[in-house]
Amino acid sequence: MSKPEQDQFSPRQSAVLEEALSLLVEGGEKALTTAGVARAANCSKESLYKWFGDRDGLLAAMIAYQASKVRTYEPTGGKLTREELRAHLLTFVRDLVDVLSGEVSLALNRLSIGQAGAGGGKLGRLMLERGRGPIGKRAMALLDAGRRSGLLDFSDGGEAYQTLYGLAVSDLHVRMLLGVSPETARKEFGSRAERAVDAFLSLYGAANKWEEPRIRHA
Amino acid sequence: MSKPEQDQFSPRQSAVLEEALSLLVEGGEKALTTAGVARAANCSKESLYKWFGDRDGLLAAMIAYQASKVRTYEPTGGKLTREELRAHLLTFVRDLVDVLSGEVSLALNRLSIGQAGAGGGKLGRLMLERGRGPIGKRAMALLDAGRRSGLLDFSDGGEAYQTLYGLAVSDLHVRMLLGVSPETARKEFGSRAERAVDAFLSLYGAANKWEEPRIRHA
DNA sequence: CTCATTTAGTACCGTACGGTACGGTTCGTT
DNA sequence: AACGAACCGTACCGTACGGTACTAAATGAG
Repeated sequence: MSKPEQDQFSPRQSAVLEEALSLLVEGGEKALTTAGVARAANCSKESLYKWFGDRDGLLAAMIAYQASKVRTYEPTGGKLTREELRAHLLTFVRDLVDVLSGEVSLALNRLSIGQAGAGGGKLGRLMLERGRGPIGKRAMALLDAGRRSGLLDFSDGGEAYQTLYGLAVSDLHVRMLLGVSPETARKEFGSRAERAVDAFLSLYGAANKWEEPRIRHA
Repeated sequence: MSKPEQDQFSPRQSAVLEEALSLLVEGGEKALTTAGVARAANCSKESLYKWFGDRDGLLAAMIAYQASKVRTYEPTGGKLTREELRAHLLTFVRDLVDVLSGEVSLALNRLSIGQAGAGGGKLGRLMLERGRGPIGKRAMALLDAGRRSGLLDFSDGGEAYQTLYGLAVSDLHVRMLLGVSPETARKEFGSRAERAVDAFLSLYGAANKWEEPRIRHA
């Protein structure tokens, strides 16, 4: 395609965006002033406006820049064994949790959500397209591979994905967005990744391939 | 206790808070100016500051006021039949979804999340205590009743509740917070309430009481 | 009727931020 | 060496908001 995707931002601009992300993480939106970004990044406000148009352009650029850093590597091509599928699901859940509990992700989500109520919610849409989109696609591909390998049984991949997501994340994302410390949340997460995958397989595993029909309760 | 809980706000103050909530819903946080609230509610800024201290106090009062409106009725006392438990779970899930997709709830969550990054996250804590707390307690009581009636099998009620919540809500709450229209989301929700309850019962139903060990996939 | 309290309405102040303009400097090109 | 582009630093402007002070009207008590 004609989108190089790498030189969307020059190195200088990337450094500025990185600095802006730092400011956002540690101070929230109200700390993200144009003057503050310029000072922190050792650049001039004039350059900011030349590069990003206005403040909203800067915010959008921050989201696009952060999204460009996550690589959406395709995990599976051929057939899967039972153990491979389970391992891949576990990896996906853990990666998902790592991303969601990341401070940059939380800060950007807070930013987008905070201004979603007002004008249009442009940032929210960006966040959904650039953030959730790729992650969902990756998961759907994995689930589809599981089905093609005869290990999973579902008709609507989106529905299955939502179930997996819900089992893995539950309300912890919103609670973190509301201020629950990521450490506390991560502790809860850790013990839940395996249970989520087990529960998902219990719900969507092809009947004859998974001999344990329900998860164990200690 | 010495907290009447009803006269926490005078009728006049309640009317003002109602007006403030309207402003917040339709314009987001940036539309919620002290002058705007005073104008919309036909009161003076001075009264606002006298009643609520400062702007943050007003925001906190809005959350407390909205929380005071949800009644946390105790649904069950005695033993439950299988059908009753399922019906109660379905009702809980539908109520939960209605609350989460309500415009006032979304606006208040956006407000709390938007300022959670910055100073302290006082509003976020309020939101967690006053909003999630009662709902979770109600669900836990229901789940416990189900267990006492021999219909559910779990050791950690919180864990079971999180599973139910995740199955019911998945990522739709965050997506609505990011700007997905509540109508679109509610359409997804409707078809998911029953699947969520079925999946939950499939996971946590006492083995000998629920003859269908796994949900059906059309 | 009179006085006291409360509150609406308004005017005002200080500040902080978004956005712009300008002088000075660095760096690459010819 | 001379020129020009890009850019940094800063100063500046307009505005909008949070918060306060003051006046006038309304309401209620004695």
